[in-house]
Parts: sequence; structure tokens; C-alpha cells
Amino acid sequence: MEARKKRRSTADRSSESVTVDLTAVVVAVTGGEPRVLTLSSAGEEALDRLPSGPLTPEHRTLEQGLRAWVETQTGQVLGYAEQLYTFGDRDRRLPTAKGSDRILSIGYLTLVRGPRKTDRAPGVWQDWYRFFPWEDWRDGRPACLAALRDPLMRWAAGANAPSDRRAREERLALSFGFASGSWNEDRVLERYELAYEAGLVAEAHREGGSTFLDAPLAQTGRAMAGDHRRILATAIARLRGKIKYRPVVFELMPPAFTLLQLQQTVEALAGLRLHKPNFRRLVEQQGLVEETGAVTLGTGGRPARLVRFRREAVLERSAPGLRVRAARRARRAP
Amino acid sequence: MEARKKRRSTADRSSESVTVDLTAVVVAVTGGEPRVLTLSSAGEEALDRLPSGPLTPEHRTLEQGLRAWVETQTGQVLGYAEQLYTFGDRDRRLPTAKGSDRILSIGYLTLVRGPRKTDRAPGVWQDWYRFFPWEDWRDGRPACLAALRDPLMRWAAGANAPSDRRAREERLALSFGFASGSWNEDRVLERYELAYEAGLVAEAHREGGSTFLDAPLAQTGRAMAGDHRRILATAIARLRGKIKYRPVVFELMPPAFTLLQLQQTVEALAGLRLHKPNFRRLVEQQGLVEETGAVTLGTGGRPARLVRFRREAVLERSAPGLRVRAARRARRAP
DNA sequence: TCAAAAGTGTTATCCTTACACCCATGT
DNA sequence: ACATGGGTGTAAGGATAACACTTTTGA
Repeated sequence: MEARKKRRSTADRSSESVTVDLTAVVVAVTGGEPRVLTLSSAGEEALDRLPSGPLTPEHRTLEQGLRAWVETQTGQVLGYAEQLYTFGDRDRRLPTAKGSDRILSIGYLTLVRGPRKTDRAPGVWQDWYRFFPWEDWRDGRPACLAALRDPLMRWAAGANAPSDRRAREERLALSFGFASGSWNEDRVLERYELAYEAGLVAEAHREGGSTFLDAPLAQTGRAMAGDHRRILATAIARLRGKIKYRPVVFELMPPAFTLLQLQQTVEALAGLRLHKPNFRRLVEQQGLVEETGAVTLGTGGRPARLVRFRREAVLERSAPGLRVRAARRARRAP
Repeated sequence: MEARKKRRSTADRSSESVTVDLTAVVVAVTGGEPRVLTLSSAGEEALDRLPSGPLTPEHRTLEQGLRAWVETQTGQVLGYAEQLYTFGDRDRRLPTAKGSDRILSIGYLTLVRGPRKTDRAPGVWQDWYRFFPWEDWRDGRPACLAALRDPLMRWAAGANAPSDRRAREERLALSFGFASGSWNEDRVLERYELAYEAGLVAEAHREGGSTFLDAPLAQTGRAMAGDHRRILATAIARLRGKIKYRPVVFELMPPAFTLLQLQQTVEALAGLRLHKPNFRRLVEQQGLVEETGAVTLGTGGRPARLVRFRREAVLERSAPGLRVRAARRARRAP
């Protein structure tokens, strides 16, 4: 343990020079699919990145800096924004980093209402399940999960100490529900971290450390630059958890929408199919929406009422959200 | 809006030199009261501070740096630790800060099992309700709340724009339950921030900005250095929320304990009285504890079984926690 | 007429809450 | 005996999940 210091001083030169990166996970739902805004650098090998940039003296607040960088890089103006987590391990270093400065990365979850599909900006909206194929259970258990199971199990069994082995098996059982067979859609980050530790994802093979598998698995989705995929996993986990007790879904909806559109948005985020009649009752009985009086035609069937978010709901209920659980027998895919 | 930059580079000299402070909220429950570890500097005027220190190159991870600082400053070894939030607004600057460097503060919630009561270290364990007297509802509605209500209402009514006024009133209604009369113990941070904005707490008067009230209210508890009280509020809010779906309380319990001790710990954290028979059933039916076989004597009544935390519970339940709600008719204070 | 989507009704089940009550020990 | 804390039974009420079924449009 280092020697006890008298009293810290902010001018203390033992403190490190640090670069702070602000990184945004910008989420929208369009066409019933969850999208995340990425920057795809030109070139074959280039990896997808999240919009991000360093904190500079012009930025009065962290969130302001984030908004500025996203607008500069993609033209997208942000709506709702929420800080996720600060990543700062010393070995976490982008390949381009010079010198011995530490890079601290502050991740944000931000939501925008359906953007133009044909955004002419350098940003590209991508289905977030391209990065996490095992997270989409809307059409039943995803096929790629079968491919993950075996290497994960072997990774757990290959631990040196027996206590380690038990700990790994426990984490697997909890995160993927391998033992109990029950899938918890919120555990996105835990699942990604296990896949990383077991060497299944490409990111784990970049730093040159030793990994359990020699090469990443093909079925583990697209990689991203740096630890952006970890930040994306954090964002999805937070959003999936939050829709249950806070009315954040409505940040993604147009001013007026049908109950089916709302349901499909929740389904897109949670990666689950829901039971239609019960979903509608849940929404209405919570007082989360009110009639606009209008109806839509051309939805393919009977015209649907258009509703809007009812802001007063947050005053009336202590946890105004959509406590979703998967329908036992899933509605057919559209 | 600033001119579009070509592509950020980590070596970009527009990025700011930043000092990163690691700040710990160290929580324990002893004698049925929630305690937080503070450093009380000598002198009359000195404010309580949380253990904290700058991130330095020796620290491999943020959490490691935090643990080192807490041990150095207080001798306390940390158990459970969880990152809370990163505070980084530019106007947030300790009075001692030199130069134009920004200070970024990363707050952590950490839990330790009952420490020695007579800690000879420079750290002092203090009841956290000294800093938030309105948060303790264990003996019914706290008296100080009556004193807060009026100035808060006048602050809301004094907003310039009518939309601002409505927004403020809505926040008050939600956070303090003034309208609905329903108290939600989790909204600790929202309540502190409202008290700050309305100029009720001493911290709001430090930077010399204009405040609604000319002087802080006496009934708003002890102030802390910097924005440490805000960080403490964040920690309490997180902990109160988390005990409901994660078995974190057990990080605060000795290896064996009685159900009443567990209940009193939860009550101390949540600031509420609970219904005894239902609490016990909740704990046992969730499978959160198992018998040790031993019993305690000298509890003042019939000897109680000693139980221990049952780790397997986290595998069996998707949200293994203590979803507490206030008892309608409170048990008498001990 | 049929497919597709919008809706309504109803029931079984579980969980929570509150109330009433008995048990075992120390003073 | 009684105060104090330990502990059980149970019934009312609400929320949930599943089922079956009707309605209204467009092709």
C-alpha cells in the first residue's frame, strides 16, 4: 500500500492527465426495429463506431458536450439523454492513443423520435441486433444461441480452481438461463461480458492477450471499435430495464400512434413478443395514453384509434412503465 | 454551432486537461442506524467530506483507485462497490481548485459489514439522516418536512414562465408527494436537487449565484464539502432502489443474523417501518435465508433463530430482493 | 369470403396486505 | 404478570396471464 499522503490537493501533480471521451448510444425505433446510430468509416476493414468525441473546454456540461459531438458528427439532434457509465481501466486504450494518457469514456443513452430513414449524414442507422444476434427472441429462441452454448460451457469447465468453475457456471446459468431455461431480457451486459471473457467475440482477440478460444465465433454478431459494443450492451440493458418503471418508450414514439405501434416498439426493444390483449389493458389501465380522436386507416385491418402519451400518468403512478413479460405462446411474426 | 471537424483524434489538443476525483460513499448499518463514513477536518467551520482522491497512474482501474484512497484516508477496507455517476459540470469546482482545469468526480456506492464502533482512524461514521433529516420516516412523517413545504411551494409559484411554474409544481408533487400524499422513498436525489434549486440548502449559497431564498433553511440538515451531499443523495437513492431487486442488504449483515436485525437494517436504509409478519414471510418464501441452527438469547424476548444469506437464491429468482412498502400502521419505535 | 388487425369478456391463479392470534423468554 | 420480541394462520383484494370470442376494414 502506498504511503499515506497528508491531504490531497487538486493541483497535486501525482494526478494523471486524462482524456475524457463522450460516447453516445443514439437509439430510435423505425419500422418496428430497434436502430442505433453508427459511424461506418470508409474502407473494408473499418469497424462501426458510436458517435463520440473528447470533452473540451467549450463544453459547459458533459451532456452538452455529448450533444455537440453527435450533431457535429451525424447531424442528429438529440432528445432524451441519460448517463450510463464511465469506463476507465488503464488497459482500455484505443489503438490510436498516443503517449501514456489514460482514456476515460463516459457513455450515454439517448433517444430520438423516428429519424428520416434516408439520412444523408455520415451516420448510419443499424438494427442493433446485428451486434447482438442472441438478444432477439421475437421469433422464438434465436438460432445462434445454440452455437454459443457449447463453447461457453467448456470455458466454464476449463477454469483452474473449482471455485472459479462454480462461479463461472453460476454466471452462465444466471445470464443465459441455461439451467433454469428462463431468459431475462435485461441481462444484456452480463451476457456480452461472458462472451467476451470466453473469447467468443472479436473484441476479445484484439489486444493480444490470451483467450480461451483461439478465434472468435462467427455467430456472435458484428464487432465495433474500441469498447463501443460494451457501451451499446450497457445501453440496451438500461433501456430494457427502464421501460418497466418509467415511460421512456414514449420518447421514441411519434406524437400520435396506435397501440400496436407502441407494442411493436416495446417488443423491438425488449426482444420479446407480448400478449396483445393484455398489453393493451396494461397501457390503458395505467392511464399512460389518451385518445386523440383520430383513427388510422390502411393498417391492413380494422382502423385503429390514434392515442398520445398522457403526461399526467407520471404523477398518478409510482412506477409508470410497461412491465413486460414474454407471452407464453408468441404472436406470429408480421 | 461549431464548425464540423474532420475526425476526432485522441491526441487532439483541443481536449482539456482534466483531474479525475474518485469519491466514495461508504455505508454501514450499526445499531439499526444507517452510517456513512466521513472525514471531518479539524476546525470549527470545516465541513464533512466523503473520502476521495485523484485518479493517478498507479491505479489500474477506477475501482482500484477508489479502494486505495479510502484505505489510505480512513483505514477502512471496502467490500461491495458500485459506480454511481460521473459529475463534471464546468462550474462545479472546489474552492481550492487552481488553474482552469476541470474536475470530474466519479462517485461510488460501497458497502461494508458493521465496522468497529470505535474506529481510531480519522474517519467518522455518521448517521446519514443528519444530512437528510426529511428522509427518515421510521417514526412517522418527519417534522422538518413541514418547514420545507412552504418555501418550496413559493419557489415553484415564483417561476417566471407559467410553463416553468407547472413544471416545478409537477416535480414537487412527484418528489415530495405533496399533492398525492404518497411518499416514494427512492426519490432522494430529486428531493435534494429541488431543495438545492430552491436555495434551501447551504450548498446552494456557496458559489455566490443568485438563489430564491436569501439564506439556507435551518431544518435542511448538515452541509458537506463540494457536491458531496449530492453524491450521498445519489448513493442513498441507488441503495434504496436496489435492495428491492438485488440482495445487496446482505453485504451489510454479519454472517449470521436474526430476521429482526435484517428487517431493522432494511428499515434503516429505506427510512420506513415495515410490517413484521409479512416481512418475514417475504424473506423466507423468496428463499433468501437459511437456518444456521443456532439461536440468540438476550434479545429481550423469545430467543430468535439465527439465519444466514442463501447464495443460491440469486439463481432461482429473477429479482431476488426485498420489495418493501411502508406498513400502513407503523410498528412502535424500539 | 377471407385475412388481418382492433378490440372485449372472463376466469384461474398468484401475490400482497392486513388482521388476529399464539409462543417463549427475562424481570 | 407482563413486556418484549418471535412466529403462524388466514382471508380479502388486486394484479396477471391465459383463453375464447366479436368487430371492422381491405383485397
